[in-house]
Amino acid sequence: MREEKLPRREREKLRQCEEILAAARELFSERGYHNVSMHEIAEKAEFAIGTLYKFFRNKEELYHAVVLEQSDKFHDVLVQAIEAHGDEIECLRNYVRTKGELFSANLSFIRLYIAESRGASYNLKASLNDEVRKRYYNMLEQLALVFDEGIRKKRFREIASPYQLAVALDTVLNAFLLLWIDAPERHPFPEYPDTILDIFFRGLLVRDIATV
Amino acid sequence: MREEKLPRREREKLRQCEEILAAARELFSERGYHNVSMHEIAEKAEFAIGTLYKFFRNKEELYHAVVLEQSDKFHDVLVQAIEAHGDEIECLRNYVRTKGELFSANLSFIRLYIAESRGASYNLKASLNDEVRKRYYNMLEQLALVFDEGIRKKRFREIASPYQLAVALDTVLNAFLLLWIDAPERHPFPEYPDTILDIFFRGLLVRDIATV
Amino acid sequence: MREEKLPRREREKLRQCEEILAAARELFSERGYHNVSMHEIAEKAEFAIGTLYKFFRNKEELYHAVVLEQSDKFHDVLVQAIEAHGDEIECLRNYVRTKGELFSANLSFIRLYIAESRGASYNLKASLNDEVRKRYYNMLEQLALVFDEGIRKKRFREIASPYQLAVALDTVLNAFLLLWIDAPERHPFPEYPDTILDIFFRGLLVRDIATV
Amino acid sequence: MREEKLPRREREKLRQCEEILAAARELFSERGYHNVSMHEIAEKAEFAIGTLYKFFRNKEELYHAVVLEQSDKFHDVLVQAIEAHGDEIECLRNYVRTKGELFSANLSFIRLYIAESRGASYNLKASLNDEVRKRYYNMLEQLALVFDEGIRKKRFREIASPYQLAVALDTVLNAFLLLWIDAPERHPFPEYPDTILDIFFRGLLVRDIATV
DNA sequence: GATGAATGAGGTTTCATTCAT
DNA sequence: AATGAATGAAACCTCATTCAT
Repeated sequence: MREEKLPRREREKLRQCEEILAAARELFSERGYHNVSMHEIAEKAEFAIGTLYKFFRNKEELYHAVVLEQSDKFHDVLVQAIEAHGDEIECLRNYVRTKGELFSANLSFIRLYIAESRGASYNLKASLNDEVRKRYYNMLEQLALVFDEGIRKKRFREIASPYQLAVALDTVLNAFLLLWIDAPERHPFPEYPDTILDIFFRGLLVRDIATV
Repeated sequence: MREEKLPRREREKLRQCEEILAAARELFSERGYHNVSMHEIAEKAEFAIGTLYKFFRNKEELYHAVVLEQSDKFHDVLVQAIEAHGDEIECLRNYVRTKGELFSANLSFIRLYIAESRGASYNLKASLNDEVRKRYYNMLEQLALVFDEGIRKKRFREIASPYQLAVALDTVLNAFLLLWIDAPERHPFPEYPDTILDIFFRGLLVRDIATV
Repeated sequence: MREEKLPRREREKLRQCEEILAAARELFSERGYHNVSMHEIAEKAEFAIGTLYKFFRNKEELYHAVVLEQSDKFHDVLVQAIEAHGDEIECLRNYVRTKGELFSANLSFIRLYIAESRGASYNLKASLNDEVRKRYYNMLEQLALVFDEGIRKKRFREIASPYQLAVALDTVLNAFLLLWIDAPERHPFPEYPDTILDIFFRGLLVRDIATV
Repeated sequence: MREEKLPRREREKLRQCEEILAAARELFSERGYHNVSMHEIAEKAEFAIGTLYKFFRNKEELYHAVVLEQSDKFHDVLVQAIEAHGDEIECLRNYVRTKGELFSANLSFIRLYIAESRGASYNLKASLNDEVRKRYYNMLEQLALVFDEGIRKKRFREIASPYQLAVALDTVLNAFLLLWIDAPERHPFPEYPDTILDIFFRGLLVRDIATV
């Protein structure tokens, strides 16, 4: 819709940029920043190396763009999922389900995503790294608002600060999703969302879990 | 004691190897695998580059040895902490406390540790990576045994499988420790262990938390 | 006048060519052949890169055209200055004054000019380089004619061959002008022309300098 | 003598460094800074590229070292020639002769030398360039001292400031030497020194040239 | 046994030039 | 005719690894 209004050249450029990002995303996801060369990315994207440098000043910026683009996408979807419902439990349930879907739809990227968003990477200089993690922290704060609201409404016990609860939920979810990626047969996915919620809700809820 | 029984030459070699590992550990911890050169490690360890290659076939093996050595140390301590007491809650409490101490005593290394043990790294080839993660999985299984025992004794509700509970506990602990490292003033450490236990125990315990 | 007789298209082309040359001249003068890219020239000239290649087969030819155009201009003016008067001393005086004016009106270009005309450059292949230097040599020969005439008229002593005298005069002039460019406050320009003439005439003139 | 006292390793290093400099000097002299690649220099010096970078941080530093080494050599010899004699005319005669010998013994380098010392080059960043030119200016000042002394002793007329006279003498000498390099048959060398001195002395000397 | 100088493959990046639009 | 996106050769430089001493 919106894209059709752009001049043809602009659309073409956008498409190319996305193809480069896609090729880079796949390779970086598979092998990490340092084990992928610009030459390989160019080859996979079916462009000349020089073309990559028309779009991205250098390798680090390309990597940054890959991670940021995907982080933005993730966080937009997740924040929307968190905000979607008025009911706090429903929000959390929604968050867990959405993140599960997101991950299963972006399988190859999530190792990179977790590494970069949690800071367990040495690939970007501090300033770019911060930019990536800001998204993540922002999302966590949205999640914390849900816990906050639930606590104020006395639906959740104040086991910990809302932010701590958000970190805890998200991190357990990540761990379970990683388990699943590494050994899908031993750690099947579909049952996890509820498992995670159970772990939290049993302790969180003021009323008995049965009422949920 | 044991070392004194070794011939002098052997002891000397062991000491050298440890110095190299120490230098490599510091540098890898600070800057990651790819941003450290063998030259720098040799310089820091005050050995010739060639000497490094006497002990380690190549850079990857040195890195592997660094990570494995530290993983072994961590897991030995943690497994001991888990096994130390008969009481399940005490075991978990002990585990949390011990891991906290371990991390605060090895601050610089833990980013690397988490990245490698959780698989969010692209530095080692699969076979070596597996070796590192085996330690971690083994430790998780020890932790799972505690949950298993607790469930069988009906002290814990069977919210999830013992292994899942172990992963959840460990991962939340890691997350909180990372928060603390990144912003110690905003996320002070000492209160966390109990926060984490609360999150779990409130939901886990069959009897009320007050009785713990 | 002459240009108006050309068809509009031709005049347009000529104007474009001159704009490209002007942009190239400025950039080459500032930074030298190898530190300027065709892209920059195109940008400064406000033309597409492709347009540059319509007028000049490649970068070297553009550079050559820049240097040749300016050399031609310089040498036309200088040769005219040399020829202008019948009196030999007046010719030389005129030459010195004109070259001084020429340089101060083309400040940025003269480093390039001196480098190329004296052969202290590695930017052009031999054949093109020769073309540039031919202008310079030709001008020197015009200058030599003045000395020759002066010697034949017994106004100048035959200290050296006319050509040598021409080279000497020109080269000292260049050196003084360069001094002036590098440090105008320490080596002010206006007094130089006469200084240079003094150096030469005191030795050259058969009669005493006082009579000049 | 002094070198034999150095440890063998040091001597070896020095020799290698000199071989690299020699190869670089030849190539840079022939083709200039930008038309020579590190690969070519390595090949000519019969070292691996990496070895070049053990001695010189980057290409610019290697070039700088080439130019500076040679400039130092030139200026040491020239300054010594200038200082050698008490008699001013003998000093100048000596300077001209020595520079002639220097140039004919370093034929290939002198285009580079003139370009760099006179500032008609765009190859070095300002700070390095200054270092090279400082040598040249220092030498000119030594030469100026001779003119100064001669003027004070009333042997030379005060045609111009001592520094200007130094610049003039040196620059004419350079020009004649360049003529000779480009066309040795048309501009044979040996007669030049005296020609140049004649040009100067006829004007400079208070007494008649015949007495010199 | 220890050393570290030497190696050179392979990385990132630039930029003169082409050619489809 | 003018454009400028695309190209890719070739430049500089790093660093894991070897091997003569």
